[in-house]
Amino acid sequence: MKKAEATRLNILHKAFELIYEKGYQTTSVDDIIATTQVTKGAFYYHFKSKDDMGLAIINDILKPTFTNSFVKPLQKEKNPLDSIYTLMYNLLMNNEFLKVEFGCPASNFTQEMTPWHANFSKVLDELTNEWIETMIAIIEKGKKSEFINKSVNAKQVTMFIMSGYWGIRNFGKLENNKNAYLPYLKELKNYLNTLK
Amino acid sequence: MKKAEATRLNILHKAFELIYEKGYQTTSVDDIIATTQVTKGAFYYHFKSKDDMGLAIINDILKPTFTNSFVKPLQKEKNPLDSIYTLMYNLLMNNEFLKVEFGCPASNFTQEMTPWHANFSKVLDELTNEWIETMIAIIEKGKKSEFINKSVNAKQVTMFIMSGYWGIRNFGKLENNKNAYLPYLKELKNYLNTLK
DNA sequence: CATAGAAGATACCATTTAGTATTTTGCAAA
DNA sequence: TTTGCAAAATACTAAATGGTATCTTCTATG
Repeated sequence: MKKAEATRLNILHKAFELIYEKGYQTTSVDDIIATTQVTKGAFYYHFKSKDDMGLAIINDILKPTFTNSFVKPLQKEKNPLDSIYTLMYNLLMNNEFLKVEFGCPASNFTQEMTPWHANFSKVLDELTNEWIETMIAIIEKGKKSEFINKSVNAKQVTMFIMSGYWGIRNFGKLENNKNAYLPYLKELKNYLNTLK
Repeated sequence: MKKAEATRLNILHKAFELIYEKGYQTTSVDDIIATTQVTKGAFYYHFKSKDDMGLAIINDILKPTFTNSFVKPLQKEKNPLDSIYTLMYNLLMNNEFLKVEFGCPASNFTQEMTPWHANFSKVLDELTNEWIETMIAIIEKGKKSEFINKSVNAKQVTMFIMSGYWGIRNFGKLENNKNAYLPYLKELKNYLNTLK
């Protein structure tokens, strides 16, 4: 029971890497079993289909990672504006898991699978909503503790900020470098200051 | 020479629609010739390969449309802040060419083709840069004509705004409705007001 | 009208794809 | 040690893919 779980996770991790780099559709099951050194029999023993594995990647790999890297850091600092800026800075500049040339895995999946794969849309929506709700919550909290102006609309600000993150990832991917990240981050800081 | 050009454009337009909806990789040449009612011989008479056609779509269809819908409107009004907001509002809420559930074609192409198809990246980068440069220019102009605060950094603001647009498209796609567009647009207006 | 070349039609190919059927191995409990 | 099942290996299939070779039809110009 232990070894089997290991091969399953091995498949998921390696497949995630491949899909993050090349995309879901262009990563074939044959690609995956070639790089994992796992046979097709083993693959289809662990997963009913390619899509079944794709969903497992999101649920078992992406979701926990996302929670750790995107959601939890939001709750670390007292001033939510600091939390938000630090999060974005770290995600874009420091996170060694996320590569500039491959964009954001959650965003890539959304772009590629939505709107045609309803199951994928669903779990991706859950993923995203966790992030949204957390950011809304810390902004509301920040309004109460006077870090943020009472007139600020938390939902609006959240959507505005998160859109920016997803969008700037696209620029990084397109230009294959982090040059675009810097002006974005500077202006994000300016914008956050207007919320005080 | 006239009829041939018509079939060529017919292929490009229909293929663009299919790819905009389903993605490039999942749209097969067989799909395209089926919906265009054009035979494979005709298809490969006009295009060396599928990728050759893909590039033609960007250069001959997407680029002109993009210039008309994204770039030119930026130069219409005297106050660049008005131009920007009106552009975004129209792109998201009124443009009948862009469908919320399918996202932004330029963004979709970027996500799917970059970084593995260098030729695609190149033309998409040109496309994007035209938009960036134009927005920077009108902001600089706006600073001179006192519509915009002199302390504003045009490049920063441009990257910040455009990221937001690309990102919010992703939200619309994910949720398959325009609900997320409204808070985004409201906050965009707030943000633009801070640049005065 | 004649005809050359542009434009399009048809049938096919080699490869790749996701998925399956069948067999073999490993290992834990009786 | 035997047995039973979990896990993995092997060999295959049908369908779809991008692309090509060859043939036919249309059309502009002399």
